[in-house]
Amino acid sequence: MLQLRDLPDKSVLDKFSGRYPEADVSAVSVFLHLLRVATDLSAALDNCLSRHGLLQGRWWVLILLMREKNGISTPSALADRAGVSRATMTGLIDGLERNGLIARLFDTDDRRRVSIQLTAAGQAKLDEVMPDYYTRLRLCMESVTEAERDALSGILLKLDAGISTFTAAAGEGVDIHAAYRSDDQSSASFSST
Amino acid sequence: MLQLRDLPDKSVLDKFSGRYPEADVSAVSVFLHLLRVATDLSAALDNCLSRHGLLQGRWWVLILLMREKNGISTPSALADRAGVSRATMTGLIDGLERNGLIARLFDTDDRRRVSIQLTAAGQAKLDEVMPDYYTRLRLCMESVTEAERDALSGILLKLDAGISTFTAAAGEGVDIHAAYRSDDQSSASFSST
DNA sequence: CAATTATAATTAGCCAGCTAATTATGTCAA
DNA sequence: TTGACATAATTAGCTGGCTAATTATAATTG
Repeated sequence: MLQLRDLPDKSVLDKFSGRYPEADVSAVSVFLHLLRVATDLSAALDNCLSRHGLLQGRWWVLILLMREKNGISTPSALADRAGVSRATMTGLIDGLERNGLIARLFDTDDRRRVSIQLTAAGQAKLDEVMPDYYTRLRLCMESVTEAERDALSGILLKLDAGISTFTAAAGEGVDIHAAYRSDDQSSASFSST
Repeated sequence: MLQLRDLPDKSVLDKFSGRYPEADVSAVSVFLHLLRVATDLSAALDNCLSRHGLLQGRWWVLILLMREKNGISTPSALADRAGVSRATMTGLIDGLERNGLIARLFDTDDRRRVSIQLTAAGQAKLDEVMPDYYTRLRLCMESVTEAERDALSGILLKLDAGISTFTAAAGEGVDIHAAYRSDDQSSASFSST
């Protein structure tokens, strides 16, 4: 995700909404702010995990396994739950296996299937990382009251619902004049290199 | 950023907070929800931009240029404002130049410097994309009241402030038992493949 | 004024995602 | 029972970020 340093201030937003009357200034402002804070939080999480030699993807796989009875799942179920492609999950599992944090168990009944099991070392890694993560997160959110957390949850649910309209095809309630074009447009008379 | 399909439900959170008493359940819950909504919004934005042959990085560069007097800036200023490395900005500029949306202007006084200028085609591209983006965003946020937007802004500011404590070194208020290790841990007795 | 240091942009090469293709296996229906 | 299809995992190859190194130029200072 983009870093979005340098969010637009009032004067910039006014300039843009002057040219583009479709703009809802407060919506744009809070939307960009939300994206930026989320990016920063994600970077902070990366920072925390990297202290323990992990990245978000691998960490999340360990957590998903810990949720399971016996710490066992399959690559495809993990891919769906982590929201990554199966190909990516193969790579995550490769890395975790190399570190001994999970093990591949080959199914003898259906030989297409592989089970993934959290190892003792994997559980130990979680027991090292999670208290650090939880502690940092608790401190980070300390000043946000319980009421504010509830309010935030409610707003997030509304946004969740709104996302489908954001993604809707042109015409389905979204007025668009725009045509599609894949690459070369009007290839101006400048060009230097 | 991770997709975080399948957020933990109450029973999972209880299981984890049983093992890890450091966990603040409502903080974890709202934190993960925030990350997921932001990821989904970012994906929705990608979807919108791709209809016009753009990606977030290039789109943001066009916007930053449009903010400037005369639509002119430099690669390093753009990199700082977009929050990407200068190397990445070189690549973004290459792509935009190839499409004729921006032009490189070589400075004759200081020959290390290059200016980047939004072309007429670049401005036209913005005039095509921005109304679509603003319209979609307005619809997406329609159900979020002005009061809720204010509340959200306030909470985001608090989180902003909290992020530094999240990233703080171990010891600076973060109680950590964890040691660092870069790669090979206890390389268990399993391992197949 | 020559050598060092600083600055701007770019290039080279890494990494973690992705999609599409491949390999292996299982299932079902003519 | 075999041909068509379905499913699971992996591999191959692409992309857009990144850092570190390189190239070119300017500024500073002994």
